[in-house]
Amino acid sequence: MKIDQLRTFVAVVDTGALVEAGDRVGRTPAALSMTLKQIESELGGALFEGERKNRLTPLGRHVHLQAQRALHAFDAALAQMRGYAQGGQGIARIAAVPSAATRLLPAAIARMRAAHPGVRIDLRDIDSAAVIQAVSAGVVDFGIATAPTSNAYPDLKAEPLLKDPFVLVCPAGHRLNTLKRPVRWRDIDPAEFIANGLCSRFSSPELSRLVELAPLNLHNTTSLLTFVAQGFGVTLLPTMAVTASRTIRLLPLADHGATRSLDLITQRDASLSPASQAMLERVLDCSRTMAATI
Amino acid sequence: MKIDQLRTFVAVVDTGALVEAGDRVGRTPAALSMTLKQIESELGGALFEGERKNRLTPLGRHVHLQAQRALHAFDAALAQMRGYAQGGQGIARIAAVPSAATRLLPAAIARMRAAHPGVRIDLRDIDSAAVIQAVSAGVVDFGIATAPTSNAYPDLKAEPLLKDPFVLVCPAGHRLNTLKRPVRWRDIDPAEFIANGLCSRFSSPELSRLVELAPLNLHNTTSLLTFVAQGFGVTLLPTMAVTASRTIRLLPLADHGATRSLDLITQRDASLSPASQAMLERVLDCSRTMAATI
DNA sequence: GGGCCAAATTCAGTCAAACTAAAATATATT
DNA sequence: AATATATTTTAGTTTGACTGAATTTGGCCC
Repeated sequence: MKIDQLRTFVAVVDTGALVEAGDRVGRTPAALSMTLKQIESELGGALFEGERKNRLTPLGRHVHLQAQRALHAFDAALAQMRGYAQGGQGIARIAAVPSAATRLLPAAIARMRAAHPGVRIDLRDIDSAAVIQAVSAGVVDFGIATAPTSNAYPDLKAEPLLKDPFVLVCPAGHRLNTLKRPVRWRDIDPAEFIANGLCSRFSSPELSRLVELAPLNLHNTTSLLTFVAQGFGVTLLPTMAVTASRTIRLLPLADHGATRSLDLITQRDASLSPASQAMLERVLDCSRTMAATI
Repeated sequence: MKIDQLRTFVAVVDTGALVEAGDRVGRTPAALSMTLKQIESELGGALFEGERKNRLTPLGRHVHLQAQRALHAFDAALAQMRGYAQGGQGIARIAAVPSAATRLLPAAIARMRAAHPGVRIDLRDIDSAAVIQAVSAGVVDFGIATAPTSNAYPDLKAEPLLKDPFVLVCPAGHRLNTLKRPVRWRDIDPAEFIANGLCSRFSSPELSRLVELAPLNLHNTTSLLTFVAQGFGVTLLPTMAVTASRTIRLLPLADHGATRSLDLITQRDASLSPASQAMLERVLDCSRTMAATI
């Protein structure tokens, strides 16, 4: 028994005649007649009362009911498959470092919601190491973080998204504000440098020296900025991780190599659900436009 | 998309390889490969991770789930149809006059329950006229009653089941008990004859005369027998409608033409549900054996 | 890293199932 | 009773799925 046979039968019942039903399913009455005969011989009983197709036997009524049910279930399942395949529904689980979550993802999520309203988005903003772990464990579909330089995670794949240049973060009244040029390494007094978790991940000889000599090391960005605003010193942060304000000034660095790279982290050999794939593409898209504007 | 395609996909997922799946569904790996390719191109995405068939993509997992659901619904619907078609399930609605309901149907229902335990039986015992109406109205699938002689119900069809001979019903101490031969019409004293609904349906000149002259006419069999037992008189009833007891005697009639015919009443041009058909066949069967034993 | 084995895919040919068109048959209508 | 309409039958065609052989691909062992 095939789905099309049931569909044919239902069409005939609905229209009450082979010609109309034939129009509806795009076949000749002869074809429908043979199909009905097949069903009847398969079930071992007549479906229609008399010779015309406008009155059902009790068996016919029962088969009609069951056929409608089966067809509905089949069509619903197919719609589910198609919807899922096209990313129309499902869930996209993302982990991202806070700067990406607040600067990059809002635009991407907005586009995603416009294109695929049926997709639920699950976003967690955590630090780079946790992002890596989340992707590796399969808790999320993909992550945005600075890719690990080591080979500790051979199951992961990283694709560069953005080069996020470091800027010098200093209080509003700091002496470096008077500089009319980008800040050089030697401009920074190690004694007033505040190290933080983000800049320690970027390895250059000059920065390493600063981090080593720094009297203060803070991990949380909020407290870091508080200390800077209160004149405890200056620090270095990726552009996206900080915003200038009344009390905080951002100064460009002369060393253009001083950047944090943000990467898109996925499992190496596991494909994404269509919903996640669609989301991922929008992230790539947004990061490209963002990279162009910087 | 066809049911068989989904079935194929599920088989491949279950076995994890084309060769084994091919064994299971009786096709070559080449055929399965092409079928899977069809599904993938129809959905627009890969179902399996890598080139082997032992790891699903997220889409594959979703399709697998939905396919299993659809297949289950389809198979269940088909089983329902088959079960109904073979009379294995469904409902048989019967109306019968009380005598048929108590004498003929118990045996038929017992056989039916043995053969088709899934069929529910709905039996109502009502008088002949109501049986006719119930069948005509389609409230029941078939009925057992005395067929109307008139042509008032052209939509009904009657098939003779049994000839139920009338017997004389008298109290235990009645004078007719001493008769050593069948009772003749003239043996019955009209003054002590109690007419009833059943005997008035049988038209013979002798009986008509008795009914006309009868001082008492009762419709309910229970009260009729009470009156007979208490010596109010004698009456005539079909054999099946009455049983001899301590207070009630049954005497055969000399007139063998005095019978009530019990007929099987169905709608003329409406086929029965397989369940009802099966029940009807058992009723015919039982009535044939019962007719032979009388 | 190279070679071997197993699995999957491709391809061309075959076959069966399903469809169409036309003719025959049955049913309803006037 | 005649005619129109609906369905079934039949023969022939088309479509699509399957097979077997050859080819490609990926995994694995040395």
